[in-house]
Amino acid sequence: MNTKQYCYWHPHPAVTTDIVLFTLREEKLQLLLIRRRNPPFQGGWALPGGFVDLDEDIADCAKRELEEETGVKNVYLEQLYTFGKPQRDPRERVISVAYYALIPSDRITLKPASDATEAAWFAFDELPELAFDHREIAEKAHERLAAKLDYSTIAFQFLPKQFTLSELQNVYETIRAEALDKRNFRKWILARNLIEATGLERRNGSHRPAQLFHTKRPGRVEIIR
Amino acid sequence: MNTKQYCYWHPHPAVTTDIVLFTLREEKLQLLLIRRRNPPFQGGWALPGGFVDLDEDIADCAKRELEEETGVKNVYLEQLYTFGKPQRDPRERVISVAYYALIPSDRITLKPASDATEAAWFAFDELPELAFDHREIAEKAHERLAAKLDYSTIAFQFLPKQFTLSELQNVYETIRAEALDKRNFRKWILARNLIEATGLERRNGSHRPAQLFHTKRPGRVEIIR
DNA sequence: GTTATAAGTGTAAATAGAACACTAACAATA
DNA sequence: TATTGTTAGTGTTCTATTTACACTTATAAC
Repeated sequence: MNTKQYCYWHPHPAVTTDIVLFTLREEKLQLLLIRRRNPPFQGGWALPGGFVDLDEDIADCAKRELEEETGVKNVYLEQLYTFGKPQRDPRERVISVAYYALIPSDRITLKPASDATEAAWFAFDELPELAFDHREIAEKAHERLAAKLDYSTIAFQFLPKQFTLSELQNVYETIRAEALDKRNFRKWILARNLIEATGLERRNGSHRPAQLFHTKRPGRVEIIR
Repeated sequence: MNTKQYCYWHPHPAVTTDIVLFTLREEKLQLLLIRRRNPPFQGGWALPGGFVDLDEDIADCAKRELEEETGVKNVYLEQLYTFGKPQRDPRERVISVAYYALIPSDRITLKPASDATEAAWFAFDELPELAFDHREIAEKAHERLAAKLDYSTIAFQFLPKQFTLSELQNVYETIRAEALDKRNFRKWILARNLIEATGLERRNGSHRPAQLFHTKRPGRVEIIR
């Protein structure tokens, strides 16, 4: 097939999704980048993503690209913003619907993707140079994430089904980059009535074991306040 | 020009913007609809909007379409969400980047647009049937708007440069569809340090005249709290 | 001057948020 | 088995914010 196949009366931009996949590793907020195998920015780091198929919902495209390029599936995914400056891609006009996704720290095993793309985690505050306007996208995702911590139950998306209060507090502290008072944090989160003790505890070292909690409505991200 | 001019190696969706233009009229939250002159949904009501030009920023497209179809310009405009279900337009795959816009009640004179499109204001809670998924878009815009009242200075975008505290309170009450206590509202807004009295007052009927206020940073929408 | 109408004003009680330091339980090891 | 190091766990006081609540003031119309 050697001719340009898809023709329209009016010019059409290309539409892609780009995904900012966050996790918490090594006490840091990290995000996943893939190494570009083709120009432009060949060899550089970029957000995972790709072109939207004609019969494919945009969110499905984001899920598919994420799985194809990183092996990651079943994560919390939310539309972030649509980036469409005319020159953001040097090849042609490309409008990108950006999503952000969160994955619990116990599921970050990257099965190298089917097409053997190189993928790696980077600390959010030590990102390398990124292709296209991907830094802007990553920053906007971080902003949204930090804001949503306050008024939604999004923090649980970073944790396994069962977690300790210290781990939960750590999610808030890491993303907001500030220390919180332990007693006040516990009072606050327990008053929200979102989590309950499982009765189990975790022995983790040479110190007092921690109670394990779980969310009352697992999997849901809800607006609180 | 009779042949399909724009050809690509891969299929491209069409990209449009749709704009939810809100105002307050007659004590109600209203939005602007235009009557469609072409199929599909010919003769039906729809949000203003149209196709993104290849060299045009998406927000610029929203501004242009709004002005072309309604004569309205220089309004507060914010990207809302991107809608792209594969079947949302029966003609071809169309991905729409939705915006919402706010216009003060003293500027809602609709100069009938250049292309003589019929446009009209409708109360948000008495909308007619809308074309495509435009009802979903309108509802999402209303949600965002109501949420932003709480934590931003967006309410001022509905008011003229000078306004009374009762008018400002009315913005909050109308959009949130609930009554607020007058004393508490005034305490709250004045404590935010966003507005100041101009020293002028408005005589408006057979009752005590109201002080006129203005915002300290006109034109800006800021996050407060 | 009486009336109708919207503007304007304060206080007390309840709730939420911030500051702050010690005890409890365990594992390792001396 | 006593000691040490480490993280988990817990209350109270003070301050700020939010809520509930009713009367007086200034004007225009009559």
